[in-house]
Amino acid sequence: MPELPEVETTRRGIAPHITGRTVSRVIVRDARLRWPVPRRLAADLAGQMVEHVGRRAKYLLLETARGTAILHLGMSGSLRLLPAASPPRTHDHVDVLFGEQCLRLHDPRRFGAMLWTEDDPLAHPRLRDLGPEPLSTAFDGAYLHAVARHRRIAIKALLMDGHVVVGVGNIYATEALFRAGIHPQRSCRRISRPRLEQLVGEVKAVLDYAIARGGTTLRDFLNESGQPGYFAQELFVYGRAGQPCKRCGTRLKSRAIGQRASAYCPSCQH
DNA sequence: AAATTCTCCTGAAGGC
DNA sequence: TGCCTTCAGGAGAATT
Repeated sequence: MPELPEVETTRRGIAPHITGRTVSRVIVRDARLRWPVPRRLAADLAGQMVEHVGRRAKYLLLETARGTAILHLGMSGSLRLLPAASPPRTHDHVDVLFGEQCLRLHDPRRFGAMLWTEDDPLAHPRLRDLGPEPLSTAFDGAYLHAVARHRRIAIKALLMDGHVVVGVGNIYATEALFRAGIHPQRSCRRISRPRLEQLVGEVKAVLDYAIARGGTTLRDFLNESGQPGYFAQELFVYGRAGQPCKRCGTRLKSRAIGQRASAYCPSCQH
């Protein structure tokens, strides 16, 4: 599923191919995404030049002089660059054509979104209340400590709260907590500041590393075969419940936190 | 206000 | 082989 590193990888992958290019046509085959694709989007985006491809949290921003297309890949979405003549397959919901080139949105579960705004995209209702970017200096130990001390939820739920920090999904929250040796269910207000500072460092490290590894995914992405699992073999705990801890050998456990499976090592994490 | 639960959807996996 | 059930999962909406 697209986590922040994959969205950023996607951004870096498509940006050089569409920045400065003008949209010749937009085809919406199925507008039934998380929210309906606005009817006016196709007409408004057509004829516009993409000035910049931005990202906020897991939202991709195709910025033009007239407005900005806001895309979210949900959990099964992907963007591919293809020849415009490529026949669409099932779940290929939107094409943004640039002459002979096509940027195609594919999303089987339709949890993704494609919106349109003519105003400042950062002021859009979907973006305006989001927390800081995890890789920015605004997300540091002091910040997380200040937030955590006033909340009474599990630390993992706090990390995954987009109002606190964006882009940290189930995989990276799970991995960062393992690396920091913190039990995912520990109350966030009962974690010392030094440990929170370490946790922040681990969040940044795992995201940085995954983005760096995203280069490989990027080529696959551009070539067409959306190859999965580029990071999977390096995961310490995510999806490994029942298997031995790679650090100490203890059988990993899993329990639900906020409706989400959360794997952890009962020996390494406290 | 914050915490919790519900919801969207499809494909994969498991049971029989 | 195949049908039925269960579940995952981002994140906004609804509820407590």
